[in-house]
Amino acid sequence: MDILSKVEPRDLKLNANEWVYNSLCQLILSGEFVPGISFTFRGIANSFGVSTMPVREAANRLISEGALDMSEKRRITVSQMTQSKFDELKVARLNLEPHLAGLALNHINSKRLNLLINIDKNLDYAISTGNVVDYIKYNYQFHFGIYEAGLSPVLLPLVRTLWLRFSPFYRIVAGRAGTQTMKDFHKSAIDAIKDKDSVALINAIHSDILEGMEMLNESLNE
Amino acid sequence: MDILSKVEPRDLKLNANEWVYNSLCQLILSGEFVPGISFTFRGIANSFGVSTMPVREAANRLISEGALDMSEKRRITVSQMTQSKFDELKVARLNLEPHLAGLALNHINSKRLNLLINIDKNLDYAISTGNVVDYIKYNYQFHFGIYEAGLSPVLLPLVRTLWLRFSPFYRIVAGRAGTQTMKDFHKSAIDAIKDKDSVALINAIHSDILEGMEMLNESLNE
DNA sequence: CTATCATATTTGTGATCACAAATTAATAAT
DNA sequence: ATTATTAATTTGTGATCACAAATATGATAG
Repeated sequence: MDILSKVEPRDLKLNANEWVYNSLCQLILSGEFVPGISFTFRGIANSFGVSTMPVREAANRLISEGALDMSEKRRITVSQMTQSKFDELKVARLNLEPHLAGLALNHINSKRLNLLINIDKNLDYAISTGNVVDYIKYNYQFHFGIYEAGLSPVLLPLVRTLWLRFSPFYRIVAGRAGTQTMKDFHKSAIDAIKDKDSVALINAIHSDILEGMEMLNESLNE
Repeated sequence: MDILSKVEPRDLKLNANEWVYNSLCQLILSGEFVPGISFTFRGIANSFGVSTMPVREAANRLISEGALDMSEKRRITVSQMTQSKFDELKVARLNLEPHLAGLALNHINSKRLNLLINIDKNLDYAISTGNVVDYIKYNYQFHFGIYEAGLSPVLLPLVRTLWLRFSPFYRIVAGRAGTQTMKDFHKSAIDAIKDKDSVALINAIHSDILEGMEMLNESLNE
């Protein structure tokens, strides 16, 4: 698998293991990895042109975060989704992300607001053209564009691990309804940010998660 | 520091890195580690009688979970608590743990119930004798004795990382009010389990977290 | 005794090697 | 052609080594 072409080049200020970790995260969060595909340490190491050491550190971290599995011994796979996992991810998201957005609201300046508006435009375009990978990418960017404003040292990394777990599963949707039926509550979120209306933002994020997870749930049950 | 004496002997069925990881978790969750103390990979490796390899994997995992820090370069420390971290931990706990308890309720059989009653007895004794380390240990055992019944694949590991982050901070309480002022809602939780009353259990856990975190918060502000 | 600088030691990182266990390929037998 | 058995390869794990960067130590000068 050609990985290097889909990954940011290495910033030499970063350690090799951080580069590999960030790259794998990016590949997972942008929907490049589909549940079930498997790797080996040596395989990833060759793809990145590093030794197995930094790969072990990066992959083990992702395994401990639940994004990857070391199942069926001696193989690293992208975790499969189960109904039980999905239900818990949904609960966790609904209980954490709206609150996280509320914490971030006061730290969203006009520059960041414009960024969000721009991301949402790209998102709409991805939906209209049926580009699922772009949809996944921009949806992530929109949510974390809000969340990251708050610099929450605990909740932000926590929520990121939730996204690492369900993002690969998004790809399953591609083979089904496509992007036509996708609705989002990003417009209400943007309005709420403009109004500095915390309650409205929390509601918008809550509804957005509910809608998005419902769509995923339908793909799970078939 | 003499670590091996406070740690379970190695089960040879487990990998070295898992043994080290589990041991470090146990030391953190039982309050043996106090915020700020620092280690090196080689130091831990010598304590455990293994090479640095498994220590790197275990410690890096704990770092990514937020329990340890690799701050002030070249030294591994037990993370310091800040008000901001604390507030987020409190929110996360309140939003996840009561629900987790609710999910577990139906899986608590009479054997586990008796276990919980027994743990709570030990907890009461620890409080009456002012033994903070035992208090921390049994409080953990009580909560996770409930949570683990549900086998929740996402929420359970998530909540465990929250406990890894605030447990060392419990020790600060030792130098302050002691255990005399400690209240807990474990009796109400046990009653709720006996009655199979989900709402009552959720309320009991919620109150217990609120009470416990409030006590910790007082120690933070002085 | 204090401050400054050079030296020695210790640190995390990454590469490499050895090894047993697991997987895959190849061979033999029916 | 299919299955059973054996050989070859590949895998993750853990130990060891090299190295640059950071820390600790000691000598020297004021």
